[in-house]
Amino acid sequence: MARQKQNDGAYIRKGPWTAEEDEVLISHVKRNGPRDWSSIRSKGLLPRTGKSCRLRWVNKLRPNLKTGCKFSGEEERMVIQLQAQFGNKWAKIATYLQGRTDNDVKNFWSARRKRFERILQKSTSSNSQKNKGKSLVHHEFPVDKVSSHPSNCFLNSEELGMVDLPDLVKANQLLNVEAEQQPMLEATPINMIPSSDFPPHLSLSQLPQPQLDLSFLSGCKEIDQDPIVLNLLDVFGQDIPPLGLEENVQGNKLGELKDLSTPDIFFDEFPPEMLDYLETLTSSSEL
DNA sequence: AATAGTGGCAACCGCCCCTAA
DNA sequence: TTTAGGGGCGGTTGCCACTAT
Repeated sequence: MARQKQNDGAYIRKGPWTAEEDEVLISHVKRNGPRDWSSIRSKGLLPRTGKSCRLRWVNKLRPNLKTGCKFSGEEERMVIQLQAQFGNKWAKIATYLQGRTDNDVKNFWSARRKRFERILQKSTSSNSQKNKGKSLVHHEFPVDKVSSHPSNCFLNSEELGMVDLPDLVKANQLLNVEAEQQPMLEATPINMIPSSDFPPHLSLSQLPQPQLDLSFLSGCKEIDQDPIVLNLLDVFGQDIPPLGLEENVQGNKLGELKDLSTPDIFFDEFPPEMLDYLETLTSSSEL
């Protein structure tokens, strides 16, 4: 157990909490409510900082938490859509998910992000091998424009030199979202909920509808008959227009993408199923 | 069986804002 | 008006368990 000596000579305990510490913290909250965190140390109840106590209560000890329970599909979609609306305001997003903390949402999002980064990296490395000695025909983009796109902030310059990749093109085409979002449905703010411990569990239909342009899927034999993609199109209420992929790609060069304010916009419109699907694409392209 | 890769999670860090003195 | 302390929050790190090779 890590300990750190403070200026006042007292030791601050760090690291995992024990059951005994939890009990002390719970009894403090029972007596005083979830406040006066710093008094827990000043009264000598626990050698923990007020911040540490608050965090422990909020993330683990608070009643009605869904501890150890994976995010459901509905919850995933809500996080994705609320993130698109609010940005990385995890605490705010968490208020719309019953029993979830900001830490839960944050961890979920960063795991998803990491996973996507890995998919893109796999795509770049596998295709750079595959395309050795071949001329690049349809999927070549100006690297400077690609690299300047916020969504590619996690690719280094070497990797960006290899952006002539069908898989990455497919992924990047998902970026082709309208920057000018239609007016979002306002989710009910938490402070408008009367006498309720938790905000309402919004249904998907109440949330802003995603502005995902899936038209790039047209003419792409590999995927436009895929059940997952078809399901996606169904979910997002879109038909595949009669355009060839190549034509569509040319007509939507990445460099012409509208400026997107944050790299996370890349994920904003990205349904969980598509991550799964891209992962199968990249792994199959390695065979 | 050993090792590397990955996901999930808990907890800390640092910054910012608010409020009381 | 200034300033210090508390609390809130997003970002990051580190640990552990599980899985694939």
